[in-house]
Amino acid sequence: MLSIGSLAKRTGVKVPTIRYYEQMGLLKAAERSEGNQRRYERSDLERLAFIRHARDLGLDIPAIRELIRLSEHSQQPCADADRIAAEHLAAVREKIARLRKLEQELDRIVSHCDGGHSIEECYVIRALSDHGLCEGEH
Amino acid sequence: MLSIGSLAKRTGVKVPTIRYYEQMGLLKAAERSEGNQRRYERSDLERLAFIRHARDLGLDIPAIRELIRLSEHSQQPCADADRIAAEHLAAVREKIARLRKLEQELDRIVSHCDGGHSIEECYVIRALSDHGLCEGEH
DNA sequence: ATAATTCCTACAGTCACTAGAGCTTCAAGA
DNA sequence: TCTTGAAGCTCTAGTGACTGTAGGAATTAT
Repeated sequence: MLSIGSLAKRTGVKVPTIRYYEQMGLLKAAERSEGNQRRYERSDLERLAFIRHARDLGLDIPAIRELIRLSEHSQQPCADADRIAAEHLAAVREKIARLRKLEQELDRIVSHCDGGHSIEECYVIRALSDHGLCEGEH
Repeated sequence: MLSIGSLAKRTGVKVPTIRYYEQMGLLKAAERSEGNQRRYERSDLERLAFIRHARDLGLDIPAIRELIRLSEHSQQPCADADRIAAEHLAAVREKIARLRKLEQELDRIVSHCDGGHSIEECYVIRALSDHGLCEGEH
């Protein structure tokens, strides 16, 4: 049986975050010691590792909740789990695409300006003031 | 003189967002009509366009506040404005790099699984349960 | 004149935590 | 056994950049 602190150390998830996951229904309410402190077992450690891994991949809490639900029905088809992951992948790709446009635009603005002149002539400021100086839309 | 609604329409910034920018000190407190409604002039429209453009490029509010401050000292050198933009560009690039790693990992997980089998065998679920199945670190 | 629209302030909610206050329990050394 | 310090508990508020709502006042259109 692990205390919340040891569970935190072993998984790299901070103590308040573990309590938060319990509150959000990702971890089932832990058993308690006589003095009302949480006590965890191996299965909790595995589930927390699952959650952390999913969060590291950027999945949000409702998605993780759903994945946990699915993982408990081992005989069901896995199409739903697939769909969640695929949708998230698509969202990540969209974010990348948007950021790449930003990167281009910022790069263009920054490299027009070498910091050696006055604000009045500064391309950074001028580009922000005047959308017409932009190349793409954003 | 524009009402807050017309200013919103012309700039594409929502009415509550305009009030929020005023609260955050990006827009100076607007003049008021007899009945206490905000009235804007051309210069406010330009500043709001500046703010919106900067937000579209992903700059946060403190950065925008600083840029506005700088833009009001037209004789100062523009090194600070440059630095803000360059730092932001670097942050954007970092975000892209992180997302690309995620994309790779998610792609690998998703393409291992065609949705045609049971949860028990599902690569999505298994990959989340077992970090050992990952290629890179994240 | 009246009805429809827009405006006002102030406050709650979003997401995934994080930090703090004020108190209790636990583990280890003397 | 006692003490002390670390770790635990609950509850609340704060983060960033808005968005939404409630309840009421002002403005605009018919």
